[in-house]
Amino acid sequence: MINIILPDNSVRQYPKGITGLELARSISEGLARNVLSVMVDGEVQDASLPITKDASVRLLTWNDPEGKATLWHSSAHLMAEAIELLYPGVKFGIGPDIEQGFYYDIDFRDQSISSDDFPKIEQKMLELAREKQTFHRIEKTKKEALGYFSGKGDEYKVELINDLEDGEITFYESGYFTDLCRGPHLPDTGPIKAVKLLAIAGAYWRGDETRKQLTRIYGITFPKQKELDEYLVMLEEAKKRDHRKLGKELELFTFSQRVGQGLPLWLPRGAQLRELLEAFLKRTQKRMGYVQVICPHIGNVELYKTSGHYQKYGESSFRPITTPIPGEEFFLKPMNCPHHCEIYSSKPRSYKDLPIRMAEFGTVYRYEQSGELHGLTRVRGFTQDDAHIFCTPNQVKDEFKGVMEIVMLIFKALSFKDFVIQISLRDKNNKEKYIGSDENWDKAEQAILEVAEESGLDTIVVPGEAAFYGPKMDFMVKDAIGRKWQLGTIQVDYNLPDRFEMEYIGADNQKHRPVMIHRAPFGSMERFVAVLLEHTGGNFPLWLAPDQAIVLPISEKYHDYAKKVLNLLNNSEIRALVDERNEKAGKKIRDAELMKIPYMLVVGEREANEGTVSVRKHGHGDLGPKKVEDFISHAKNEITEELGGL
RNA sequence: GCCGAUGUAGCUCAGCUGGUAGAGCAGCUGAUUUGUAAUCAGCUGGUCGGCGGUUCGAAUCCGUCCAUCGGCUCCA
Repeated sequence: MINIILPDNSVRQYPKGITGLELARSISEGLARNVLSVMVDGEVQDASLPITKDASVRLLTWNDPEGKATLWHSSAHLMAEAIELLYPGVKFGIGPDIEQGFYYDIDFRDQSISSDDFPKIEQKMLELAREKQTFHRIEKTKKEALGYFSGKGDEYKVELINDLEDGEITFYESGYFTDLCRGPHLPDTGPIKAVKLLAIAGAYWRGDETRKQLTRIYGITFPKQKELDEYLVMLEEAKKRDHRKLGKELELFTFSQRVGQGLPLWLPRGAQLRELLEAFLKRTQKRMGYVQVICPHIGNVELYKTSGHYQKYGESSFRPITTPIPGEEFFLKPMNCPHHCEIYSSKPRSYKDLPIRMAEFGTVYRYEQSGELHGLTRVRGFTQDDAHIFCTPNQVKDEFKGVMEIVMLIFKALSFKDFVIQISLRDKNNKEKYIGSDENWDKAEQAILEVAEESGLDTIVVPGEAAFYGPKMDFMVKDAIGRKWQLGTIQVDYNLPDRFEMEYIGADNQKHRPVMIHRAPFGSMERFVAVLLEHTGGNFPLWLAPDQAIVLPISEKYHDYAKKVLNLLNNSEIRALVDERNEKAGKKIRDAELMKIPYMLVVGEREANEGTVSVRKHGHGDLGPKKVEDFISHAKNEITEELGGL
C-alpha cells in the first residue's frame, strides 16, 4: 500500500501501482470522467500511469491550467492523426500546446493546404475523437526510435531524436498515429468534444530562418461545444477592442500608403490623447528631479559608430542621408541615447551633479521588417518617453527604485492591473558575452533584485536574457487577443559610458565612469496608446478623454445657450464641444455615445431657463439636470480622484 | 524578409459559373426646429490596390508588384 496525499491534505491509502484514473474513480465516477491528467509530486503525468510510491497527488481537470494543457497537447496529436489520414506522406515537426490551444508544424511537401481545408480536418478530428482512442505511452531506445522515423522518412523527428539521450525517449500511440512525445496525454480522445482550427501560417523549422519553412496550423479544442461557442464569441469581442479598429472609429490615428507603411499619422483627437499622457509624465518626472532635453531627428554616422549601433544595425536601418559633401552621412536616429551621451559630455561633471536624469520624448526611426508591422504596436517611427539617468555605481539602486515607482504610478493612474514584470539577468556561465566589470554587474543585478523584492510585486527572473550591455527590467502587457507586448523598460548600461568615454570627477578628485540607466515607462507612445485602447475599449478615464463633454442643443434655438455652457466648460479647462448639427437629440446622443465621449450635456428650453444641463454619462444613461457649475465641479472631482493627486 | 489569406465609394459590405459596378452610413443641398442610441427627400462620390497578360469582352481568370491581415524570423 502507498499513502496518497490529496490537495485537501487528507491522506488515503491505496494499493501500489494505482493509476490516477482509478484513484479518481475511488472518489467519484464524475471525477473519473473529468480527469484529464494527474499531478504527482508536482509533475504532470498521464492519468493512466501507475503511481508506485507515496506521493501528493492532484487530479487535473479542465478547470486546471495543466488539465487544459493536457487536453490541448492531445488535441495536437489528434489533429496530426487526422492530417496524416487525409494527406498521406506529410512529415511532422513539433506540436505543442500553447496558452490558448495548440499548433502543429507540418511539412506538407508537394500537397497544398489552406484554411478552406479546415472544416474537413475538424470533421475528421471529431470522428477520431469519438472513437475514444486510447493514448499508449511506450518507452523506446534511441535506436528503435530512429528506426521508426527514418523508416517513415520523417527527417524532423529524426533530428529531434538525435538531440535526445537514450532512456528518455517515449512514443505515444493513439489510433493510427504514433508520435515522439514526452507527454503527458489524456487517457483517451473522448474528452475532446469541440474542435476549431484557427489559423494557418508559415513557421521556420526550429525557429531558424535559414531552414525550411513548415506549415503551422493553430487550433483549439474544448470538452463542451458550449465552451467553444463562448470562446468564439470572446474572440469576436476582442476584435471589437482591436486598437486599429478603435483608432479608426474614434478618429485617433491613421496610416497613409503615400506617407509610408508603419508611419502613423496622429489625428487631432489622438494627438490630444498623447499630449495628455505626455503632460502627465512630464509633471511626474519634473517632481522626481528630471530635466528635459531636445535633440534633432538625425545624427552624423560617426555618432552611431561611436555608440556601436552602426556596426550592429547599420545594414538593417533606413538608408543613410547624404549631403552635397562627398562622404558625409547622417542617420535617422534609432535611439536617443547617443545624443544624450553627448549632452552629458558637453561639460565636465562632478559627482555632486549626479544623478543627472535627462528626459526627452524622442521620436526614433527603425526599419522594422515589413511583415512585422502591426497597427501602432510595431511601427517604423515612434516616440519613446525616454530618459537616461547618469549616476555612480552606488546610486543605481535608488535610481532604479525611483524609475520603478514612476512606472507603477502610471499603471495605477490608468488602472493597468494585468501586467508581468520580467527581470533579465546575465548568463552566469557565459560572462564573457557581456561588457562591464564583474563587480558592477553583480552590484546592479543585486540592486534590481532588491528593488523588486522591496516593491512587493511579482516578478519573473530570467537569467541569460540581459542585454550585452546590462541587466534590465521589462513591463509586459497583453493586448485584446492575448499577445504580449513590452511596454516600460528599465535597463542598466555599462557600454555607452565606455564608448563615449564619459566621466565625472569624484570626491577623490579622480576621473570615474558613470553608469547609465535607460528607461521608458510607457515604452513608446504609440504602443502604449495601442495597449491602453485595447484595455479600455476606448472608454478612457475622464482625465484622458480627448473630448470630455459634448453639449447637445435640442434645436437651433438653444445654440446660444449651448455656446455659453461651452464657454463655462472651457474656462474651467474641461475639454468640450457643441454639436450644432441640424439633427434630433436622439441622433446626437447616439453619435456621442459611439464616439465614447464621457459626458453628454443636453440643453433645451428648461435648461436655458434654469441655467442647467441635463447630464448623460457615456454607458450609463441619463443622470438628470445639474447646474452648470455643479457639473463642472463634479467632473473636476472625478478627474482628481482618477489621478489621485498626480 | 518568409508562409498563407485578403484588397470594390471616406467607412461597413454586396456583386452567382467573365458581358464593362450596387446598398447602408458618412458628405453636400433642401425641408423639418426637434428632449436621451439613427427625421425625411434629392444629389455628389469608384480608371473595382498598381502594372502586364489571356479573351470579342476582365472587378471576376493568370502573372507580377504594392498594401493590409494572421503567423514565423527579428526587435538598439
